[in-house]
Amino acid sequence: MNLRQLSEQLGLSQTTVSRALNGYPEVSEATRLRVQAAAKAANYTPNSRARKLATGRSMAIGHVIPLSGKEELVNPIFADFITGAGGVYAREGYDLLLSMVPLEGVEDAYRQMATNASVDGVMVQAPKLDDPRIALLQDLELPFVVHGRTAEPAGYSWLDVANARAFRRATDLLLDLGHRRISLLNGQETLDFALRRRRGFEEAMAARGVPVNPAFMHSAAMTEQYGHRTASALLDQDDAPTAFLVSSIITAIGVRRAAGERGLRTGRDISIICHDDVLSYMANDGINAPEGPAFTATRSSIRAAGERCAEMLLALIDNPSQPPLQELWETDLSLGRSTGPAPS
Amino acid sequence: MNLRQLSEQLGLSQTTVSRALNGYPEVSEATRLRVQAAAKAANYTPNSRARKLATGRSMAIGHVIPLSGKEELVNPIFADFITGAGGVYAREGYDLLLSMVPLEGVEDAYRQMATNASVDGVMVQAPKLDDPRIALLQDLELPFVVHGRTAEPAGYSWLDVANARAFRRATDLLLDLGHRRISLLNGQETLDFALRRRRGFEEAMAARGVPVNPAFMHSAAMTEQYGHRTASALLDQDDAPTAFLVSSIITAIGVRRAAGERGLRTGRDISIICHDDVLSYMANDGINAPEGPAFTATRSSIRAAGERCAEMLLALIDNPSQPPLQELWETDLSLGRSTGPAPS
DNA sequence: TTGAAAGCGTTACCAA
DNA sequence: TTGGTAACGCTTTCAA
Repeated sequence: MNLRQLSEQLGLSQTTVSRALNGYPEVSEATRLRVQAAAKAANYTPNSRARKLATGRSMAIGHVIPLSGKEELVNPIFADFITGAGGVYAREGYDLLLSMVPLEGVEDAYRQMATNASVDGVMVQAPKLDDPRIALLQDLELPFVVHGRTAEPAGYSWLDVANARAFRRATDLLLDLGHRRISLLNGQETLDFALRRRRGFEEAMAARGVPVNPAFMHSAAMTEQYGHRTASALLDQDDAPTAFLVSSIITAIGVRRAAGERGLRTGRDISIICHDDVLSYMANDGINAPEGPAFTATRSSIRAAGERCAEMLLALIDNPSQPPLQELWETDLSLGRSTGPAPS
Repeated sequence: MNLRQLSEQLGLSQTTVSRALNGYPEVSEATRLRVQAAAKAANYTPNSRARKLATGRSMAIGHVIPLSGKEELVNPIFADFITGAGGVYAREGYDLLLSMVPLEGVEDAYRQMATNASVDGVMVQAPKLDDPRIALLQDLELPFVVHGRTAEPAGYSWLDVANARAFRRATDLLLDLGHRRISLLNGQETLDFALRRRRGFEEAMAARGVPVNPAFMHSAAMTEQYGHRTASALLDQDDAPTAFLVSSIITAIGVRRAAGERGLRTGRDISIICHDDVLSYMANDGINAPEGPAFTATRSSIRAAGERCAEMLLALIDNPSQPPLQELWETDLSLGRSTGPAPS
């Protein structure tokens, strides 16, 4: 059953039927009801391909996931974010087009999405300090929203959490608890959010006049191995850190393992504050069951960010001329068993 | 630049240009080359929407990910599988349509994909013993391939690993190492693969005449918490298990934690064999750095399965009348530090 | 080997 | 408020 058949059956023109079904105002209420009833009875659904051709819109949003070998979709942030965004797309009648490509193919993927107009907009995740994707998408005139931001976050739409502030507060808390030898296990500092976190840490330390030991600051892809190796080395030296500020729960699990191997109990002998609990389902609601530290990026907050970013993107698509949308989200700080006063 | 403009510029008909570009045989080689050169020079790309309307194909594959609250895309198996499949789709000119819906909305998602023909086929992951999706998709006449299989794996296309055999071999190995008190921490046994694994375990035990302690067999969603809680309880009792056979590395991490809390060293006091190392990047190449047990479902094998499933699906779409494709993959067994002889 | 023209099923413009 | 009709840009059938 297509539009022509339905309109013939009703004795109306295709135009009128189309208008009735699409909520155009200029159709009388009586015919609208009649048309809607007939459509329902006939189980009519408009052909999406024809509609896309006619409107020139593809009713799809593109997500391009770079496969760096380490991060990719397995990155639970990506997954939770997409979950949130996907729900909004579905509700608004948009499809989610997922493109997983090697790191070096990302730009081509966007280019292709633009040239064959297979999407109406794209989402950008995990931006670097100066991310080439931004300029490319502006150049391609493809509407986009960034989860996170770059060093120069002007002229485009983004949503980010206040990373610097979050790490400042976490550092303050550790200092309040008497810790002085604090180690920062950060993510790759080519990523914008990692640098902001580091700045927050350094600012808080400086504000109290506590010197930062450069050997205590590390930056790498946030694997468990990284946490285990780095913490192992640090804990084996004299004047080892009494606290760790860790950027990802995966890495924190490695830290916890290193501590356990040395007979150190978290929350007593060493303290851990972890930025996210996005793997809570995996790591037992934090890094120390059952009340681990959950700080900043809970799973539900990541999902909420995905939802909001999707809404922003759809709004942008509906009205491309509007100014960029930018939102900065504050975070909560909640602590569990892994964090305690500095041992004397 | 569209087809009409290109054809006018060339002084040819749209028909000929279309044929030349799409590799139809009835066009002379001379004109084909001329057309291709002109298309390239003009940077012409066919409008995908128009092509889809004309051909009636959507050139897209659907993946529906149920959000059960626990598993979802975060499930690294899903992510790695999609990565592999996505690469094949891209190479063959297909889009990947991702639909993440609550568990109860899965069937509607498929129905919708079928009625508005937004995809040419769908992929099915993690089937239950008797999975309703199979009958539904057959009913909707939507081509599909299943990663895994059901209890009655006939009449549809699937690709699976030999789960029973894998667990039989792992159990044999533990028995050879002198273990008698072996615990199986399985996934949810409503999932087909979990039941096959259990059968493999039980068969191996029975073949040696070693009684299975029912209290040593557990089945649940494969979280870290599950591994930690269950192993904690088991290790605290008399005649605790000396070995654990675990269905997922996430759960194995919990087991390792429980062991560590009791001063037990894996590979010496207790042994762990884990089914997959899909989180290897996260758990340090296995559950005990650096040479953990990697057994069966390596990340790359999951990705390869995704690739093969995608190829099967595209073949099915090209030729819907062909008989179902079915592949059973054998697995390797490799061990690391977590596995050792039974303590005397 | 090439071309004209009829779809594909909508939406949207312009008249009535 | 309704209808006729021209897009939308391609593929495909039928003729030449």
